[in-house]
Amino acid sequence: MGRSPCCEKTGLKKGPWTPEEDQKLIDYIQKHGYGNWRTLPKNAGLQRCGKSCRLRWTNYLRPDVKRGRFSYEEEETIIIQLHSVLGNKWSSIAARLPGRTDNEIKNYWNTHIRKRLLRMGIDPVTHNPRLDLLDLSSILSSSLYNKSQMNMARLLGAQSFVNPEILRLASSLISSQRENQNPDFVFQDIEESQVQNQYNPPLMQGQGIPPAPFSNNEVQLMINPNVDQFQSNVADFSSWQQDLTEDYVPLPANYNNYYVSDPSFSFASVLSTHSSSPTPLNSNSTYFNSSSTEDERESYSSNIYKFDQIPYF
DNA sequence: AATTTCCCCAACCGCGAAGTT
DNA sequence: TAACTTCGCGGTTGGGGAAAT
Repeated sequence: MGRSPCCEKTGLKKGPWTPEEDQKLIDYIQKHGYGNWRTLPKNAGLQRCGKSCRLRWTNYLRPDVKRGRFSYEEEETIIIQLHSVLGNKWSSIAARLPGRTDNEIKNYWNTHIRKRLLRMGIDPVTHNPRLDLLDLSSILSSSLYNKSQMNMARLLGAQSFVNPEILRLASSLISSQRENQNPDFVFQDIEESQVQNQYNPPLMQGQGIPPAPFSNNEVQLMINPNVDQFQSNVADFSSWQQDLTEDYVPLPANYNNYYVSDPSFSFASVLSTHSSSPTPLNSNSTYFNSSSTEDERESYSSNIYKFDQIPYF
């Protein structure tokens, strides 16, 4: 296919738009619409290429463009529901966020959300946890290293720490212990629950790890015959999880519910290299935690953005 | 107060898809 | 159906303001 330049390169203005240019464009479109972007600038008396005019209109001048900070619900929708499913399909995401443009969402993602996810050790592309993305220096310099019961050397040296399956079982045990202690902790302490769950990878169809069919004792025996030592490791591990993110702005609570499609906790992907697979489009990776209540969903997920209505491409 | 560095975001660029001739 | 045109998307850039030195 031949490709023509979008406009004559000579004599056309580039760069920021002036208020006069904006007004010309608005006036013209209000009178005539924007049927043909190529001829529009000439007809409107603008020394701009059609592409520039279209961009200016769609991203800035359009009357339904909502400006200003992204709301909590909008951010939540972008992070949890749309980007994890659609990936960098900014226009598709924008189509589901009334008043927001693809450019605006893209910018917001790249300047705010993406950085935050990276700091939290979450791959912004796959939404999977990645140990190699964690800011280890900040972790090590944080107070946890000095104050906590965590013994990094012991953890790193522990056999269980390099075996994803064992890790999953250990994590499962942590989860079950917590739940037994306080079944409603999700509602009582959102941040804690976020820390608890935020490293959960999305559960993909066909790659989900079945819940551990082992008792706590069996798990402990598999990991370490020294039960006390194991429990200590688990406690350290748990506190580490919590401390990791205490300096960061928490993600919306839904983020965790969203990922915790399986209550058996998995750290496997934290320690493994990141998945190079593209952003999952599998609907199974997107459903809400079945254990979350309707109230919870109502609280943190706007009904405006019904997730199950998103078409897949 | 001056300079440098960092960060944000509006705008540009290149490409592919879709439409038209 | 090939050639051409137009549109729209996603990645990237760079100007300018804010923060740091």
